[in-house]
Amino acid sequence: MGALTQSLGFLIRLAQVRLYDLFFAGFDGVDVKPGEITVLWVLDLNPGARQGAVARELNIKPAHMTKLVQRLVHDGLIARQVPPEDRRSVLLSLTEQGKQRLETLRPAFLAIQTAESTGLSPRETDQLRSLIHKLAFPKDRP
Amino acid sequence: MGALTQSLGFLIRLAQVRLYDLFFAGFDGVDVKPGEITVLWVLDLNPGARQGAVARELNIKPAHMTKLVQRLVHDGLIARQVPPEDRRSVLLSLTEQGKQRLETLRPAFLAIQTAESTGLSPRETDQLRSLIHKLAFPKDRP
DNA sequence: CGCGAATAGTTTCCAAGTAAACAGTTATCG
DNA sequence: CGATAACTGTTTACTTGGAAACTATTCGCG
Repeated sequence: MGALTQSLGFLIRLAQVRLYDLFFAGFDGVDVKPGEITVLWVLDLNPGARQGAVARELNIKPAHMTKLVQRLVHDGLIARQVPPEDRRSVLLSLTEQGKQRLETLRPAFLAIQTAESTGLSPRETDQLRSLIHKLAFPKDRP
Repeated sequence: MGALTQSLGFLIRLAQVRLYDLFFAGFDGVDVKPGEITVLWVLDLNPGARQGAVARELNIKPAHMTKLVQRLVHDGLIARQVPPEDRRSVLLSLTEQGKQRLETLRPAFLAIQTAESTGLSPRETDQLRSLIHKLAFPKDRP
């Protein structure tokens, strides 16, 4: 296919499709989406984080983040809180149910990480992570 | 962010967003989409290819391919032809206008390929391509 | 103070992409 | 031959994700 198979953009897209399939295969039957679990994951590590900060961290656009949060709140997994010191912002945290949910999902999520590197040696996996990182943040300041 | 930043799926997503931005920056002003130019590219190399074959090659799902083809036909860039020997299938080829369009876009498209590897040495770029390929096709038969 | 600029999140509207059901055509096999 | 299965692409209805315009709040600076 000529220059196409050399195109990082094209290759990344192919890889992304595969990893996406892996994700859903790993959560067979369970109704989770990548965006949801990553938000739960981040909130577990950073309780009370601001909605915008979480969105930036995960590269989720504000408009989409609003919807994601609405769904998670509706499902009872996270709670919103508007702090008095800045009433524009929204702080997010896991509910008890959200924590339980995350613990239920964690093993499968970690298993997926492992499955992702099938066919790659541990050394190659590290290399790949490092190179993708360079690709995503070319001028990252240390 | 814990295991998240180690997740290939997450990293790939970040990289994909950056390359997507690069793509549109490279075609500043021009109204092209990645799917469109890749189809034109493939049809230039394989005139008269079957619609389904092109879709498989580019990892585009049939339903989406139908829309893509409809738009490209509507724009006068490609032509559909139903061969008598298998009237279920559709053969695609570039129109003159499509060829011209591709030639107009080609320089910018190639420039984007170059820009993608900013921050990576040629050696690293090759390595990355190879590793992503392994990631996307873990059990690729030779 | 108070008014314009910046910030945080939301709403509205739209594009990309998919799954599932569908229609038409060809292959298969008794 | 004729019924059934398999294949090719399309349609419909939906989900994901985003850009742009909007609301509410806070900041900055005279």
